[in-house]
Amino acid sequence: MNLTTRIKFWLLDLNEGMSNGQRCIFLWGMDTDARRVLLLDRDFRASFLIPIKDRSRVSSVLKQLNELATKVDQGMELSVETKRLLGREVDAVRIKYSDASKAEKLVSAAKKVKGLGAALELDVRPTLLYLLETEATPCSWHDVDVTEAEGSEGYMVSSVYYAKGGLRRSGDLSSPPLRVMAFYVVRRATRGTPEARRDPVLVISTKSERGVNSFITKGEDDADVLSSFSGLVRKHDPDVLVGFRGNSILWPYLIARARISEVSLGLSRAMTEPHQSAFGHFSVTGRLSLDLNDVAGDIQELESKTLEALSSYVGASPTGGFLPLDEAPTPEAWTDRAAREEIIRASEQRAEAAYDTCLKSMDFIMQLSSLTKLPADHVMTAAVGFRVESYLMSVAKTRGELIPPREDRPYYPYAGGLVLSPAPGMHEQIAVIDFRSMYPNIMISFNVSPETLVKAHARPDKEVNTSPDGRHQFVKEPQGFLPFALQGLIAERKKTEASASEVKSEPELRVLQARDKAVKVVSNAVYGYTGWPGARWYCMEVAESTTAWGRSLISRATEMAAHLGLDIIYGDTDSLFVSYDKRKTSNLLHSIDRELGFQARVEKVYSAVVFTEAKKRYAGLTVHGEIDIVGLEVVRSDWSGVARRAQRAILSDLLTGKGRDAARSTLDGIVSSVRSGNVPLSEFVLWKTISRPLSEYTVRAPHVEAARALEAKGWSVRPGDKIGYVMVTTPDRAKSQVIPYQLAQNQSVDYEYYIREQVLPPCERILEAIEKKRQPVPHDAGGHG
DNA sequence: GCCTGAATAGTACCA
DNA sequence: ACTGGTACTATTCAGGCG
Repeated sequence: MNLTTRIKFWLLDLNEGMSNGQRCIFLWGMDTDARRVLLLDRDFRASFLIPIKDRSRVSSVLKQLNELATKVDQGMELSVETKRLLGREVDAVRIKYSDASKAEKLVSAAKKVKGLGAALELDVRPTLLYLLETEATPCSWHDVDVTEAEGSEGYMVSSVYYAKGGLRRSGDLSSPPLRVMAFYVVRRATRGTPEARRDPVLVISTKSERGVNSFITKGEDDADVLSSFSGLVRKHDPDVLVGFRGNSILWPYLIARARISEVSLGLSRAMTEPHQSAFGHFSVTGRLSLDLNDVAGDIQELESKTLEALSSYVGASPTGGFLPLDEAPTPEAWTDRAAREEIIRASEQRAEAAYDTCLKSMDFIMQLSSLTKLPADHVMTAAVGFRVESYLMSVAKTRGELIPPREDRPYYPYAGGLVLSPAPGMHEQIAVIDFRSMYPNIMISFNVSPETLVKAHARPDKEVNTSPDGRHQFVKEPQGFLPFALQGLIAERKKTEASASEVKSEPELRVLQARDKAVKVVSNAVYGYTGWPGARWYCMEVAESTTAWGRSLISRATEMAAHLGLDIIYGDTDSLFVSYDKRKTSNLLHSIDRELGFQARVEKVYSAVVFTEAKKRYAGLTVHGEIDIVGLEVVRSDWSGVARRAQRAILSDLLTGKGRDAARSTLDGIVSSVRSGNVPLSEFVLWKTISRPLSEYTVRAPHVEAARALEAKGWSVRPGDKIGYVMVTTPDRAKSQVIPYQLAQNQSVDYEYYIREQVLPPCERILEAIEKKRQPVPHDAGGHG
């Protein structure tokens, strides 16, 4: 007897697969008793849609299509649905097909039928379509009716069920207690970068709730280590398997080694090996495979995208700091017993740090996943544009909108935000005023969307908003798709903020904050998304008009500030730096609200702020005593440590009122310390990213030369790698020379180069700006003659 | 062939 | 692999000079 029961189900991972000869969607997750369960949804059939051009010919078109399509795929099914495509109501044929190989043939068949448009939604992956077309949502709770699925063995779950009648999402944002396992891998490097064909894995360290473990290779053969690791994963059965650079380096390496050693890495819940998915990342069926490198890549403030930096950023680094570790030690280092012990201990530290970091990152990952419907293991790998797009696709589905196809398009440049030239020098008591969520609010207020755009030469019979540059018009009604989606996000934020105010527990609050952050990330990226030629909802006019309204808002706010008698020091896109006068700034905010219909606020107040001639660069001392440094060399990772330290020191002197003489002497002190050799090598290293294969560079840039030198020594340099290099003196002293920092140990640093090209220029720019800004001279100068 | 200024390449930043 | 605006250095190039 097969009884239907209702369960609560939290979705962790999903894939397409075959069960008992039937294609179905595999939904891996948990129930409320924290039992790991697998749901099989046999009711979903992949399909695509074709719009019918002439609504009066629906039945004849359908008849013709039916005839042709049946010949191609006996199992196909046709139906007609009314949808919207970029604002227009259309009838579309839905074609459910029996298997993927038939889809293309059905498209060709449909092409022979007159009156049909181009096929849509074939370019969306079936598992994502499943999520978009049903309420099933990753990292979310659902109610679902199930029956036991008998004869479904071989999966590492407590129960396998058939889902009946689909999943119904419940609003609960919480997550079940997930088991996490972190792993860290040390590989040998005979020379430079490890090569899977030659260099075995030396150590795999793991950390789970059951503690720390290391598997250690003896000799050349890492087969035992690989299979023990695999076995431990199955034994501990984690929901989350987390590493650092797993997608780009570790999984390919482990898989290659497993192949060489002829062992199985069948560590998934279906006993299969990790496999590379369409997004280029590695999936482990039934588990959530995470790469903290993607998490690091998402954090702007992180200058060095390493596990060590990330874990210290989130507050998960070991007490006492990390033991140093060469990720790929040489055979000699590995042979030394003491060195080996330290490598193992350092590797375990990193597994533990990855574990803690993962726990601290999970809330955000899960909220972003449930918001965008991208499975949690895809969502961090996916670029911003794809997160926005996935969210928009899910909104489109709930609104009955067809998903526009991805297209190849030409690129049209357009104007962006307005940046005002700063007043150089030091200013006191400056307020930074900014518009709240400027671009999203512009798009909502002026109904800016691809389908509300009035096409060129069309004569609208409705009221329109005309962009301030006069180039485009948007109808005021009905509400466009993007404004609708953005308003949904803003409503979501309001809801989250409201619940946060009445929340009792710390974990609950963390979840809400993570939700808020996820919503913010997506809503802030919608404007940029519309200007991306790869976007399904690309619309240059939308992007161009949004920035035009932005420029208009900021210039009008500038005029209003001037009218109120405020000094305008600087402004960039959605911010204005004005002299801080409590009453006048408050007036300004009210005028902006009343006259422009937008909200602005005083974001912060600087008791002192320094500008050079340059835009986008300044340093300020907040009224709370913190120093902000924006854009200047101090915050640029491609400047040497000494240069940055020197600039920071003089800025600190100036902002805290020590005066320029003190700043000059600080600078002199640093210059002499360089000459006297009292500065460590690490402060001379210049770091730059290699952005493309070395052969594609057209000029002999220093970091490229350094990268080439590394490559000659056996390192493999790939796009995205940061190269550190040092300028050293050559024997003939005529010119300085570039040396990769790994090879610079016993070289003589070219101190004069660093003083001349690194330390002095950024500091001089600041000092000059301060000194040039003459105080009003009492008598003649500055007068009108 | 050497010097110089302008143009270009390349990177990382701000919003 | 979301956008445009910006600063900055080093290299490369074009042209003057002699």
